[in-house]
Amino acid sequence: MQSQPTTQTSSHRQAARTARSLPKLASNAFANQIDLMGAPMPFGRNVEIYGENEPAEYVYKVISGTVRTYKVLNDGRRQIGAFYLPGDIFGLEVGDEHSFSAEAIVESKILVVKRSALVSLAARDNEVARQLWTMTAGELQRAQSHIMLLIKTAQERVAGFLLEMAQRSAAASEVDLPMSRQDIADYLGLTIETVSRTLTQLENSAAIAVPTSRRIVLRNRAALSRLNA
Amino acid sequence: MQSQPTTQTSSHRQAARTARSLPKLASNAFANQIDLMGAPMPFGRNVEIYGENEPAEYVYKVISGTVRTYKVLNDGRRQIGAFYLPGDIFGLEVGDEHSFSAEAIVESKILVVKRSALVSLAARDNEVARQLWTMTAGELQRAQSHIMLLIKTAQERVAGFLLEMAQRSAAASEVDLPMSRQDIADYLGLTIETVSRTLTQLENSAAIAVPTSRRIVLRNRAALSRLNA
DNA sequence: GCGCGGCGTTGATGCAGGTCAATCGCAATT
DNA sequence: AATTGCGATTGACCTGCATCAACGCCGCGC
Repeated sequence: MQSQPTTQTSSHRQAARTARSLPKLASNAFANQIDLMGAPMPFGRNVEIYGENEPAEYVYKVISGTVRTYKVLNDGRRQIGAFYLPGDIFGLEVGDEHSFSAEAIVESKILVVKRSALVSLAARDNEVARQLWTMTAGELQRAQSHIMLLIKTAQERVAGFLLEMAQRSAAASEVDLPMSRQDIADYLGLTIETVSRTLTQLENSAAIAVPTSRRIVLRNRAALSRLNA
Repeated sequence: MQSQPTTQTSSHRQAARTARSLPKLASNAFANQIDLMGAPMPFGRNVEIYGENEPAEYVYKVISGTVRTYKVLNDGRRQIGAFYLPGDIFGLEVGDEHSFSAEAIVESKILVVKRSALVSLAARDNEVARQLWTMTAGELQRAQSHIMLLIKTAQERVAGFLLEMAQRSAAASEVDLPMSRQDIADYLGLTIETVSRTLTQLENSAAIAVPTSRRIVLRNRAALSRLNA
């Protein structure tokens, strides 16, 4: 059903020393504040950043590269929960454990921030508390859209995926996919064959062009949106 | 694909006068605090509580009855986001609008609380702020489990649904379903026929018994859990 | 250059679940 | 008791996607 790339576990997890001095008053630029509190770390292709059910000691922000979060069922089926692109924050939990695993899809630089630092900052600073809440709510919205994707047809799922990626990727009508067909399939609840076939269908109907397998040109956004129901 | 019960819109929405005096110091019994801030209101079967994209002025707590939240796609397909049973809180948004619609499934009593009251309380009280965050995180977890359900086979989905309901309903090994087959189907991303057939399969394999259509006896929880992958 | 391995595409076939339709059960009404 | 009406079940058939398998493309190491 899906591959299961040979994930090397990286044993960072004790690195990421915490902040130097942090500004006394909260700026509302939360994301920028995070930047000051963390240490950037490199992760290689297919290297695990954290595992499901591990203690959620850190929060992460993608500097460069791409990250996938996922769960694997007993029988090996893998579901990708989300893709995180540069600027995105992931791994924030309210409970003590990560509910998904996370891996770098390509060579990536990830900012690593101690969760306890954020949480204690939130206790002193309402604005930060609200930002944490807002972030979790954002994840909730993404999960809910994901649910809506999963009840659709293959065409609709793929179209929806492409539009989502286009919207996130610097708004060009050309998308550079950092992930494999297998990753896309496991995100959309399809097989690689169906993803591939659907892309060629969309290409034949002139909705997209696929100059190289990792590059998709949105040629008729209206048609895609129509599919996106 | 799904019914679309004749939803009567109720025009409450301006009712729900806010709190009498509230305790100065936060108790950690957040849910109890909410109880003091809201007004209980009755909603009839299939009556809308709020609509998608409406301003999220209130937060709701089920006193009795059951509520469903849902979205409808262009072509009429309905996806149920969640069922809320007595004690559950729903309709809490961080943004200004509800992202789903909500309806009472059966005659229900719902506590209605002004969101602004909660939010302003949270600004003064870290504990309340944390509880709001925790609630949203809980919703996120439910959405994520829902995603995992939607990639499974029909048997697995139905088994998972029954186990979920059993766990939430006073832990008996007998579940009283307040919702129709259509509601279950729209929650699981299946058709009523498939739900019905799957239940009879499970009955034939002695995993469950179905004395009446709304009552399910979990006869072999291990078998169900095995299906739940 | 050549061979190899990973990724992607394409084709042939199978099957789980959707669709269409008939029937049943049961509660409410007369 | 007969009638109506709605939800649920069951059956027959159809189809969209999965499965199984072959092949193509391309970058990399030798």
